[in-house]
Amino acid sequence: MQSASEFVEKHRPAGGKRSSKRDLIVQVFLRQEGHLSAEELADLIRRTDKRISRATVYRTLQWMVDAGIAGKVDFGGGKFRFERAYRHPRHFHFICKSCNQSFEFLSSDIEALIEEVAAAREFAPRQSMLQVYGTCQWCQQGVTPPAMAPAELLFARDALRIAIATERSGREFYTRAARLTADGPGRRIFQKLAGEEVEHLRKLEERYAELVRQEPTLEAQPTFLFFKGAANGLFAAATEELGNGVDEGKALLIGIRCERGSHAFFKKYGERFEESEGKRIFLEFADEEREHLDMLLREYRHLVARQRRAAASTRPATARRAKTRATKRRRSA
Amino acid sequence: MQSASEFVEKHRPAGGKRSSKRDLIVQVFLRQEGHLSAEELADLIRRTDKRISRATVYRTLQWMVDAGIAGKVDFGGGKFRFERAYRHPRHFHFICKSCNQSFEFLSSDIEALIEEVAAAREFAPRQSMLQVYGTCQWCQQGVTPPAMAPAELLFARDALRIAIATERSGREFYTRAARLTADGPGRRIFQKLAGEEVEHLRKLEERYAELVRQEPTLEAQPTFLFFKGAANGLFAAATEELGNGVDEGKALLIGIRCERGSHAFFKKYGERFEESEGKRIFLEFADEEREHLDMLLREYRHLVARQRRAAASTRPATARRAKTRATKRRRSA
DNA sequence: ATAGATGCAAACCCTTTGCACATTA
DNA sequence: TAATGTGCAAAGGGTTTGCATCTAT
Repeated sequence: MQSASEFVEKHRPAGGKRSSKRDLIVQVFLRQEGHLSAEELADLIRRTDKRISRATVYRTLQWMVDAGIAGKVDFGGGKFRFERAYRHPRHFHFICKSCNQSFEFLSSDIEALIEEVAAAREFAPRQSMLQVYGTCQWCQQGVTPPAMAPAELLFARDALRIAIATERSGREFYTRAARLTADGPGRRIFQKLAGEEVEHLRKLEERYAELVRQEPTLEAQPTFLFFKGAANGLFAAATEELGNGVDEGKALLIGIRCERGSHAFFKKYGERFEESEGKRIFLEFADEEREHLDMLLREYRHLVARQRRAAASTRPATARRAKTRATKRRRSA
Repeated sequence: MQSASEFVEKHRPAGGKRSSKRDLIVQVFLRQEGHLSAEELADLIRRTDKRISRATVYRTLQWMVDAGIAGKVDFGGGKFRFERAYRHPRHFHFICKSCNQSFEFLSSDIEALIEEVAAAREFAPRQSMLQVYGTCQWCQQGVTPPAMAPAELLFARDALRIAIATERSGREFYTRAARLTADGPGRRIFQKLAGEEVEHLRKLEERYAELVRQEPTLEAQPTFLFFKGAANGLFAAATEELGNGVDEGKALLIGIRCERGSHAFFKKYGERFEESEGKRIFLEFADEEREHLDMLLREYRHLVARQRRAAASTRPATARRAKTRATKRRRSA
């Protein structure tokens, strides 16, 4: 986990000079969670140092945007607000025309669609802005909006929730597969994987609890990360597919399909997100799914080899001898 | 098809006075296809009447936006441009940072996702703005972008393309169903529907050709309306499902499912679009699918009734008599 | 007659810039 | 010392507004 100053150092462009005033502005800016207008930031700065001019604040903001430390958000009406990029996943905005507050969300589904459309139109996208104007739930009810947790935490929370849901349905799948298949190496793999899922689940839930401990209001806050295509549906469908009885090979193949899909899913989106706890959760989870996938693949290859041997031993003698010779040749190659 | 002035009259707010200057500004504005800045519009106006002040242009633009005659698009950097709402479906923008041109598209999938997310966050959306910044294909290739056809025509073109694709796969389905089912009332319905699809298809293709005649560059222009969930996939899958032989009842049920899905699809999105040729295409198509659906449902009910009678005629005499009495009672009610 | 529309110019708002001065490498 | 950053005030640009004057109902 990198600190704010490490983050700034990583982004500081080469060839510039340091200045205490710019440092102060950057530092104050990065302490803020939400969206700041230039004016608001200037006010904050003046509390510490009254001699910093508006122009410097604007220039520093521009500098931060160029360096990738800050994002400039167009709030319409020619008004801009700035938000830190540090520990702040990219996102879209709901903007309430009644209270003028903005609420952040991210939909990977929408992002994916934007990329598809851009590809179809041969447009090279660099940045997308989605603003939904309307009325927030609090203005609809006539109450004042509560304080929002930082988007970074909400993002991590939602990444964990997705991972946990996937893990849960994976556990169901393997438990069921172990129950339904005949005793043998396949069943032992399912039992092992079911056990691993239980263990991973424990770890993820602990991590989730830790996050909530850090920010107790987190659980009640609205969803930040929307993800219809989240991979947990895969295992749920697969569990159905097991039915009331299934042979080892079929169950292995179903598991392979799920783990492959799940791995691809978490890898793809994990890589897309910018550096954050949420990204890490996705990528670590992708790795786990990869390991499961490898285990299943290995087991499936063993199974096929066993079946081939079994088939060979029941064939007529001549065929069996030919087969054995062919196998030997292949092995020596 | 309503004219520009009918459109204005429909939107003109009550209680205002007419003025020749405002009328002129509105008229000139509605003649334009693309996005105009206030300044550009003022220039256009001054060619006709040099005595119209900038303020009036701004005030009239504001008036048009309030009345729903014009849309105000935030092009970033505090710059606004205006686009007519008349014959201009809502849309999102690609904005090329190199040539500063904008390119319009619409993705109903993205719109649907936005609605879903808004509902989940209990946000009442009124308007969404999606801008994708980057580089257009022409700037990437170092050539100047060609002239774009009006979005309205592109929208109609794409709506027709979707309808035609659906019609085509519907035709495949019914042709196949007619071939695979035994001779009888069911087969005759399939033949009839296949014939109707052929006829509708001809009409749609003629309408498409007419559109292209009106604007010959239309065919080569990029996609405007993106629609992953377009209903044509339904019939394609259904045709597969027919396999190499299927009984009448099953085929009817599959057809019912498809027509129901297709009807719901075109109805849902057609209702969502604003007044336009594209909207009309969707809604008319929805109606056709509805009629097909009704035909299939009717036929299915007859089939069930026939089967019930057939089953009854093989039952023991007492049961048959009871059944017949029940049927008579129902009929006399 | 009177509410509403217009022209003009000034005001507005947020942002950028020119220039002299101050800091940093 | 040469390059870069800062303060001040002024300019910028797109937009809105106050007010006297018109004009349609």
